[in-house]
Amino acid sequence: MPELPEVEVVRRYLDEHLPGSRIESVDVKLPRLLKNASPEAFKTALKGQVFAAVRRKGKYLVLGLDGPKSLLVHLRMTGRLVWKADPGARLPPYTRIVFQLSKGVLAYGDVRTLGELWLIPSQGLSGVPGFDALGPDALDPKLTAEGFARALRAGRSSVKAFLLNQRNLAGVGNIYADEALFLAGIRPERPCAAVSAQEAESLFKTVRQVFETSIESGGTTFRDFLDGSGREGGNAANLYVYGREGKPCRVCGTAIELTHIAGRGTRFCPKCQS
DNA sequence: TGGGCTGTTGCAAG
DNA sequence: ACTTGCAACAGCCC
Repeated sequence: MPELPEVEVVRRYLDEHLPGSRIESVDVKLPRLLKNASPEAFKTALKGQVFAAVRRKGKYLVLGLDGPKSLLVHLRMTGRLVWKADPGARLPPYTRIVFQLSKGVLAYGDVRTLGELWLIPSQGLSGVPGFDALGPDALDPKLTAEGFARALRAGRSSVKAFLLNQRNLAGVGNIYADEALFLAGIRPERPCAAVSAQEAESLFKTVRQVFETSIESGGTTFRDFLDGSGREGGNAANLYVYGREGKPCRVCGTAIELTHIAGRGTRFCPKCQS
């Protein structure tokens, strides 16, 4: 579920509420979610620490702490981070880790338990391979459409697989890859080398467009996504192709098709995309 | 009922 | 070196 827009929606909410709050206690109900610490080491490192800024790169969240260690979180498919002002608030279903804070309570919930948490140094490289190897964040202001187009056209995979590879561009997942390709008029199975410079630049813009629209709408809740306050996002209503197979294209009326590319269910309009 | 699907990604295998 | 396929997990929907 959570791709860049959903993670950003959560980040913004947590960044409003966590900084300045001290961790009073940590309850780890499912230790295997901790990827580089035992529950004991995890608690020892975090207890008494004070939250600083909440940052994001791609689909990763960094919950900054004032001390030497910070908390890195990846929500994978069904992870959720929810903060409640009332420490006695009812926690979301499938809560796996609970942080009691000097102000409120932070809960990590996860149905499928594929999410991951790490302790990382507050400064310098994290030592987490997937995080350190990320390409530039898709919303990084230093990125240009020209630079993206150059990299894309040098790729050897399908254009969809290129978008999903976090080493190329961090933050795009299955929903927004299909949405951006639809708006750019490009079939997802097209080889990168067969994408023109103009099309590639257009794709860069549509990636940002679908991201910005979704963030403004609170993210896409297709199944499980909840924002940092536990509410659903409103962006599902804006989708053109994801989850719409068999339904008429919102632009031309042709039935949206479903296929498999790069191992992922892939939706596209056979008339609008070529 | 149960098999196949699901928003991610690291690894193995080609 | 690069790409694809599957496993990790649990719930939902035909």
